Amino acid sequence: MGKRASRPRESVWLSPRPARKHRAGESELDREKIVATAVRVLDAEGDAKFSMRLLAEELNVTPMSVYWYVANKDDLLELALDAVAGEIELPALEDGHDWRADLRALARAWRRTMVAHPWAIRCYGEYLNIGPSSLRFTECAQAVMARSPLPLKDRSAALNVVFQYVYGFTATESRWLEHLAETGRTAEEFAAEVTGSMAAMSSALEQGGLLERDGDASVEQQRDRDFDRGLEWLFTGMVAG
Amino acid sequence: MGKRASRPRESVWLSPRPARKHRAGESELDREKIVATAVRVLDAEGDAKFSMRLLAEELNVTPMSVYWYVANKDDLLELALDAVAGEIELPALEDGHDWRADLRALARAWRRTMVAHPWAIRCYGEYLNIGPSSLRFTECAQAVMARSPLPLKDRSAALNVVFQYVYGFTATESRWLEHLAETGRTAEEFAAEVTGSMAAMSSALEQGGLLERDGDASVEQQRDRDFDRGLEWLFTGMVAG
DNA sequence: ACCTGAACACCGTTCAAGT
DNA sequence: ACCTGAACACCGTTCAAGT
Repeated sequence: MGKRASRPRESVWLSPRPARKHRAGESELDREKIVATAVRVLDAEGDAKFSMRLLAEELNVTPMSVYWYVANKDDLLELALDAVAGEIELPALEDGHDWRADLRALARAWRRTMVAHPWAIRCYGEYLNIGPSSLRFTECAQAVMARSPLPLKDRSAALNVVFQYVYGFTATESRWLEHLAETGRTAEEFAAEVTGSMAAMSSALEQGGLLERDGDASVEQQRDRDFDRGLEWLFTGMVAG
Repeated sequence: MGKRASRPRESVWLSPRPARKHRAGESELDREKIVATAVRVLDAEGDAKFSMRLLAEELNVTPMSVYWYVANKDDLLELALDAVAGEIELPALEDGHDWRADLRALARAWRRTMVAHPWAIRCYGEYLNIGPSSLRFTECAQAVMARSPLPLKDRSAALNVVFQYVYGFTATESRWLEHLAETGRTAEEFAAEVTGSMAAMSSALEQGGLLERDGDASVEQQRDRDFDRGLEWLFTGMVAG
């Protein structure tokens, strides 16, 4: 994530500064353009390489120009995170739909977007996620839960549990994918290497069958199935009590 | 997490370098002491403030001395992570115990250790976690799963789902706690502030009851209950199919 | 109002040199 | 074998100055 302030800070959303704007044509820069470019650079280079200086270069501007529109790097990342949260496709929520189907759709859409922007999952863990697009997502999730059989006071906790799972799953998955992209290995190669070295270090794990995989499906298909299965388990557990 | 290599690297555990050692008395430094001090500094200062230079200072040594024993900062953090993984209390696994009770104990112990070292949860997301202490933990988890009614080929996926949930829960919790510690606020104050500003930005969330909390219990008790509840849901879902 | 340049206080790490 | 010092190539950000 590069270097950032190590002292406590408030979320951009909690102590908002005015997003300075230009009259049209007066200037090249504004906050919107900066955030959009930040997302592009983060996607292309990853958050490890991302820096205010690199961003400024991409904007054809001095590093310090950016600071006129954004207080610091943390604020910028919070804004970038909310920008990608805006990309999450929300389900339609028509009457008659099963709430579980909608919640599953919501979880899948969230995962899809996060996997598409692997840096975003790290931001998600770091910041509060209460920007407008994140709230829009939460509102939708709440609307879904309103159709669940859960008592009102439990819905919030239930929703948290579901998305804690989704977050944990997706964070793990994203790192894995990033690592594959960096090293140019296939998922199968890397999985073989890791399980191989685990087996070498622990014969118990080798014998226990924990390192074996279902050979029929691709790693990707396997992962999709595992993701859905965890969701279903939570859903059935939730309604069971 | 400070600055680290932005190029692909191999885990310390996958391409291990010899941990250089001293004959007794010849020198002050060795890898073990470095890792132990790193954990102490990380605990005290947090991972944002942690640096090779600060660590060296704590060891009364030049920054570059450390590099004789450890290839780079990433390797050191991987070693530090495995060191705290060694602190996790594993359940006894006596015959007759319910596998769910043991798995719950394992999950709670994991959470306890991670909350005690908030920087560790970030490392956990970043690295492979296949050091000796992590493997010891995984072996124990596998032994627990061996007593579950799940078919052998599903145990690995089930275990992953459980710990993806535990990871997501604990990561969220740790950030929250860190933020409280940094700002000196109580959990109640901060919760009120966040939900207040969410309500201000979204009347839908305010009306939907998603922002309300159970007033009876402390935030801490509430969180423990929520953690356990998610676990139980997964367990019942798992056995149900 | 908006942008720049120089500077400050940091990083992780390389490399040649010391003992 | 072990440790140091100087240096390199970076950071985020401040601040005074320009237009």
